[in-house]
Amino acid sequence: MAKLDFSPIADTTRRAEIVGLLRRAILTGRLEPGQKLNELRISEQMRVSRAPLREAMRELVQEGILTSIPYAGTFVINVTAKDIDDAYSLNKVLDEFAIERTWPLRDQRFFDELDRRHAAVKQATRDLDTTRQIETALQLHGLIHEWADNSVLLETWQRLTSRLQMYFALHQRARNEPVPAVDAHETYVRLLKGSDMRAAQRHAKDHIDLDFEELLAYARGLEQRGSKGAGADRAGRPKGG
Amino acid sequence: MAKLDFSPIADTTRRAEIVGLLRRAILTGRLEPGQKLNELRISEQMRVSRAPLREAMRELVQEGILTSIPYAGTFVINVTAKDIDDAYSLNKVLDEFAIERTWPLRDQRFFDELDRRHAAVKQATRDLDTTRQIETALQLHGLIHEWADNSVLLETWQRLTSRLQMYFALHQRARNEPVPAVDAHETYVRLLKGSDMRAAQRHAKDHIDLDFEELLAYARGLEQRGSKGAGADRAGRPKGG
DNA sequence: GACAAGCAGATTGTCGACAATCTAACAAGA
DNA sequence: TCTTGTTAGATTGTCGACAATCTGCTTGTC
Repeated sequence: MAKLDFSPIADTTRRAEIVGLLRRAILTGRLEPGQKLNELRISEQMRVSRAPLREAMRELVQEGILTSIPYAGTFVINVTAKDIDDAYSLNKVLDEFAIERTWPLRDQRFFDELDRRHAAVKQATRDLDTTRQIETALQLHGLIHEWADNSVLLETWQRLTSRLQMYFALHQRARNEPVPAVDAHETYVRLLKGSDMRAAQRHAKDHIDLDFEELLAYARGLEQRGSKGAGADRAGRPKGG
Repeated sequence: MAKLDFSPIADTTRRAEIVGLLRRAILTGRLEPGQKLNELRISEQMRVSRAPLREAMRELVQEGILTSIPYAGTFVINVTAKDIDDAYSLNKVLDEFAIERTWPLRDQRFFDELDRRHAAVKQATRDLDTTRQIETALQLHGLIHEWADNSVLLETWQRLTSRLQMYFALHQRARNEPVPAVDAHETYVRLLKGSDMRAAQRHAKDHIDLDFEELLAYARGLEQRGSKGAGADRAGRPKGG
């Protein structure tokens, strides 16, 4: 008998579908921070009833990219510079841990997957597709968390990633210019293939710091603009993360 | 005018109420791992409709203590020894980070709160209230995460805590004997008040290891029993975390 | 003009009923 | 006996309607 590995079939509930649509809209910046999600309007647009939509929104609230106030509404979380700082400082700790755990588990499949994801980033960069570039870069960095064989770590990192992706998307959207084509991940990949674990850990920290400072400056700019006039609160009442 | 600090009024939605009830039932072990949650039965018992119940369950799924399979049901997560190991190893990393961040922020209010929570643990120990003992001990250890001034860290730790509390409750429930009255947290508190940060970090690791080994052994026992006969899968199909 | 009371309008929270799907038992055929 | 098709019951997923709550405006009063 031929060996066949079937992957699980897709979740075919409307709820799961809605979660995907909403998450994508938020993470790509199509839904802006602070924006209110009108249940009736969205449910009509998606041609579903409010029940599965509300359940989907509840999931995203727990996922940390929406926030809900009873009888007032559900909003996309607001991004403060402190949030970004918090997320990044924790991310460093997680990266260090992930590298340590992944290190002894590296094998040929790991290296192949590393190359595959690295190639995806380079492709997106060539295509000048900034959204995809963010996605693929995060997937590249996510490999160590997937490989570390620690489900809680992976879950934690994925939650963090959601926000980071949102922040980056906003940043890119604001600058609205093609990112430099120079490959910033080259060293990262090389070190992960090498034999000096400490060096890899150090680089993960330093490299991420680079993008981080830019992002932080952008967020601070947003807050200043927001505080001296009508800010990003598009409708209803806003709320911090 | 007298200074009055009002705390936010309670969430008065049925959904929030249900979340609390279910979470408590799971974390205290009244709902066992693998057990299926029948929506109709629970909604009738709580005298609510299925809509808010389902939304509440969706939240707990994202919180990580329930797991859902479309058209099959929602189940309390199963506890494997690996899950516990994963959670604990990550917890150590987070503790280390939390202590580092909390250290320069310690003040009189911190020390007071530390003493208050420590007293609560000792009270629960005297009362032989094991459930409360677990709760208060986790709250004591949670202080450094609350004080670290990092919202993402706090949120992550709270998610971890949910599971740890569940594991501990199961453990205690299984042993069903009063825990030793000796105060294991004395040193921890003392070190957090001292001036040697590294020592505090080291102790947090070592101390937790103690309880951990016991818990791990218990979980391994559960798995062995489970694999050679009818395990904890009470109804429907079980599923790993 | 300032301020409280009251009244729409809109939006969220909840309900009861129906549709889609799964599970298990049973019958039919090789 | 094993496999396959069918059916009934139970459970989950979804829908449309109603109740509760909030927001902003209007009205009336001082």
